[in-house]
Amino acid sequence: MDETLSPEPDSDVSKNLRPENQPSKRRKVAHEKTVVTVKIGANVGKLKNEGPPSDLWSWRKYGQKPIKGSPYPRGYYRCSTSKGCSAKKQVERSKTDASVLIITYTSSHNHPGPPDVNVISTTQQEQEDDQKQEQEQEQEDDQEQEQEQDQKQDQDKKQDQEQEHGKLEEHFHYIESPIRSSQDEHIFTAHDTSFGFLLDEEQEPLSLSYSQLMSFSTPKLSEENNDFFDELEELPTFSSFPSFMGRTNNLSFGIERIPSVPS
DNA sequence: CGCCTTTGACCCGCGC
DNA sequence: GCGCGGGTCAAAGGCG
Repeated sequence: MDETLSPEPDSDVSKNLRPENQPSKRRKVAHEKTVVTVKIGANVGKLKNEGPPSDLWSWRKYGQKPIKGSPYPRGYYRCSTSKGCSAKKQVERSKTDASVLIITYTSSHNHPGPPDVNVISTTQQEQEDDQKQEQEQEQEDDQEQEQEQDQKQDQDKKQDQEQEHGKLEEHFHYIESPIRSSQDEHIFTAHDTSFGFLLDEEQEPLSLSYSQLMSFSTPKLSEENNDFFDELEELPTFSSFPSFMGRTNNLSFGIERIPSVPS
């Protein structure tokens, strides 16, 4: 699996469109795919705008298409933080649960880390090292995660989960809405099997700090989020969301990272 | 001025 | 071979 970015035969590629550069990296992308399920404020009633957990990276929307079987369209975003970055993500709403956002990350960033990630800056080194010998320190990661949590008032709960998923937490953080008291609302369904696998493939230390990202949403993101929902679905109610986007204080959604290998 | 969003068209892979 | 669905590009417009 390596970086099979251009597995295409190239014949059809050079036929017409696609002037020169890698034309077809579109279909059959055999990269690692990370699916993040974001549960949006179920507790806040039915607010529909919680921000899609965009990392601190800047994402540029390059397309949107209606998906068969889903009343909501799917948005295609590309990382604009770095020019050569091939990181992409798809954001769509769950057809069954309008409160669930499904974000699929494809490829990884070619650049260091998001600009705002002050947290990462410190841990980044460790993380980098980590990926080399990951599987070794899971507890450390755990701790870091907690720190990142702006609203770690729920630590108790989180810890519990962490312990359960321990290893998984290594690279994937499941954030559960602290406010949400519905045990049934748990969103994360981790599959360690895939994780282990994915972990090995995953070379982006940043992915590690997903929770941080969530906590540190950039101003831009907020807009994106807002807009995103607005257009993604024309849900009636859309009053005004607190200010979770601006601050991230009210993060009230859970995210589930499900790395899936194309295999 | 630069960046991002929006929208339509185009292309590709897959299934029938 | 055709059609469907999905993914990407490019141009135009808008906003900060």
